[in-house]
Amino acid sequence: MTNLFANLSDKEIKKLMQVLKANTFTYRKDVNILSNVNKDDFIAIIDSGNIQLIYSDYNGNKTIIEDLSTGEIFGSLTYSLNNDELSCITKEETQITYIEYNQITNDEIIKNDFYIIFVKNLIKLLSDQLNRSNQRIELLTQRTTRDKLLGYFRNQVGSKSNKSFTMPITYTELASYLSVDRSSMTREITYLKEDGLIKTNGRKITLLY
Amino acid sequence: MTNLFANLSDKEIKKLMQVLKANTFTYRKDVNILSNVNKDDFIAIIDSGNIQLIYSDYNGNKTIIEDLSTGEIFGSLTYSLNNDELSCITKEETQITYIEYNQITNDEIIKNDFYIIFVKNLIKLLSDQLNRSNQRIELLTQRTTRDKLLGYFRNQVGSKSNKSFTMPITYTELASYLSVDRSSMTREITYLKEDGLIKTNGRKITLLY
DNA sequence: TAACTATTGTTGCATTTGCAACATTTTACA
DNA sequence: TGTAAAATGTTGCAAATGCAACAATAGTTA
Repeated sequence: MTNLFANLSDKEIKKLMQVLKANTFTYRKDVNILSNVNKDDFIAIIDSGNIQLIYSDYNGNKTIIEDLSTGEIFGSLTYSLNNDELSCITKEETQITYIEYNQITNDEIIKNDFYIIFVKNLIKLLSDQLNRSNQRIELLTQRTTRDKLLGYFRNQVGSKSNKSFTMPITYTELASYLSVDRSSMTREITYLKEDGLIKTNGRKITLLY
Repeated sequence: MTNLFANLSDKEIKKLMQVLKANTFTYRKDVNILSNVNKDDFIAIIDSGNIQLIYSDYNGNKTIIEDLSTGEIFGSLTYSLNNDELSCITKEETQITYIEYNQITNDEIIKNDFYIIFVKNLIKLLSDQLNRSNQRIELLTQRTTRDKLLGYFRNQVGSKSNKSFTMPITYTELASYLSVDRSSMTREITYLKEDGLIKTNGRKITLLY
């Protein structure tokens, strides 16, 4: 896992947090944290716990945009939050550290020689998020539910030789991630099995081709 | 437009390019440039011209992932290029500068006081790309062609009071961007007009609600 | 452990959409 | 400027999908 504080000592992290004027808050489960946050440019780092960014469209349909856990970041750097349709819900007790965007290049911080490590970590995190978003776009642009599913399965299997993996999310969440109707998706999975393309055992899936 | 070299003088840019060991190439129109590039971690900056990142899926369907022009960046930082299904086509004569990812934090560069500006520009560019990708995901997760179109139209109108805008791309490209069949999209636009939700004049569109 | 909640599975049906196959108009460029 | 290429518009039809309304499990928590 990439982490904003990777390759930094505890001492350096402490110094960094101080210079960045970072604030840390702890939230209970099932809290909408964005309602409490001013929506200026900020970076939020998940110190521990798990949150979901949820988009509610004009029709009230909800889509999970991102499921984020320890070490990952969100905020205006990653998502335009200036729209009321976005909420951010804690899925368990979660600790979050906020940094104002402008602070990441303040006069004091750049005097520290470990600053370069911090910058590199931040760039890597943004890059990882971007790669994830783009990978999801690849799936969402598939024309059929079948192709979305197979694309997702192939991504999960990657270059593994056994062509087998266990889904890290529920089928319900997968339907949301691929933006298809859950029952239609289940139907399509049945067809995939009938056609001998996959084999499933609960959330364990094996590609047969 | 954000630019990797914004707020830097020509002299500083020159120095930066040198320290970053940047390489510049010029390509003719309609060239697949990724075929020439080693696929290690790099950042490509479009100095001038216009390129499209095109994804070809298992079935041979092509999707325009990104349409990039002067000042914008691409590369492994923004997109996993280690897959053969992605091509990068110049849409006109295009000049591109390549920087190896590891060079952006090399020992020499960090001695320059303008380095911080460069870093901030890079972070801003990545952030902008990420916001664009996430905005597209919002549209792609809409269930119907109608909702995708209205979402796109609303994004374009933004907070403008006259609720009117001229499409920056063709209808054909819009269909690709929203990942819907072009003819079905045209049909839906007709319905939108019949229902009195929009008015069109060529690529000029006005929201009527 | 009982009770509740979330997840998964199934199916009929109406609607939306992709696809194919055109005609027409606009744009690019030799 | 003439011609080829690209973009736009239209329509019938088959297929895919969303939606609704369930039943059956699995998982969670008081």
